[in-house]
Amino acid sequence: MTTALTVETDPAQLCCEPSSQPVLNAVDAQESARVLKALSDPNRLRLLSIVKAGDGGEACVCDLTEPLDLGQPTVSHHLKILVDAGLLEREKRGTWAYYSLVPGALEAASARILGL
Amino acid sequence: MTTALTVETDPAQLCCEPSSQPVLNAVDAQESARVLKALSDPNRLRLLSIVKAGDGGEACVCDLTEPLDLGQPTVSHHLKILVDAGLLEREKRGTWAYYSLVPGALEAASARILGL
DNA sequence: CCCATAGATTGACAATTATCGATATAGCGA
DNA sequence: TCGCTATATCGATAATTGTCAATCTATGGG
Repeated sequence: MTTALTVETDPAQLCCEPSSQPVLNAVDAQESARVLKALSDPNRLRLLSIVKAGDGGEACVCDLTEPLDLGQPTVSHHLKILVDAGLLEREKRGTWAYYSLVPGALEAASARILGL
Repeated sequence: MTTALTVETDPAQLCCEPSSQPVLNAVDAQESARVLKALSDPNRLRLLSIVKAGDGGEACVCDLTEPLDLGQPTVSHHLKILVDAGLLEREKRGTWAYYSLVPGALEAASARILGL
């Protein structure tokens, strides 16, 4: 939630310019890499996909363990990484933990690539 | 150049649907992760940024070593990873090697995120 | 030819990461 | 209160990765 990464808040956005940050500085690069690293694992990509496709846009851990063919602790670990990266949010209801996409997070991540 | 990753070749694209691949399969996940992993390092992000901002959209290794404060072998290593991921292309002219963005590659990478 | 320079490759090493088994925590039902 | 179930955390381990120093390759100039 830090680092706003000026996108589409541009004043005077004329039209179709390449936008061109002059060059990505080390701090922004670090922050973008942190998010993209969370997206750089095939199992985590599938987790996001399953959550997104899930009923109500959410899924609980029990629904995620089987299709990935991974142990439950490993799935929990990946989910934590996705939450820490700001891509998923967790809501506990009773015994279950439901994960859902943070609105706009995937768009923001993709903007980090397009804005290079 | 394999794995077309059906995007914008959709027949009957009505309007603003969530598009919804049902769920990302393991093979596509692997391929997307390969590309996104190349983008998950801060120094590589800065390399792409510098190349993109470079004169003519290209830069040679000697222009890349200094601003990153990395050794020349390390820069060459990162460049190889970006080339292997299909993000950069290399053209040798005389003694120098010039790197430039593969057209559409960043857009394709970002589509892998949006299309989850 | 020989040397200087640009860049790639190799080998090593430290740091990070993905995974698992074991254990801990927390909520629910009897 | 006592388990039972869902999930998180811990500790260990194997694999991967980022980095560097040293070396190799190729190109151009004298």
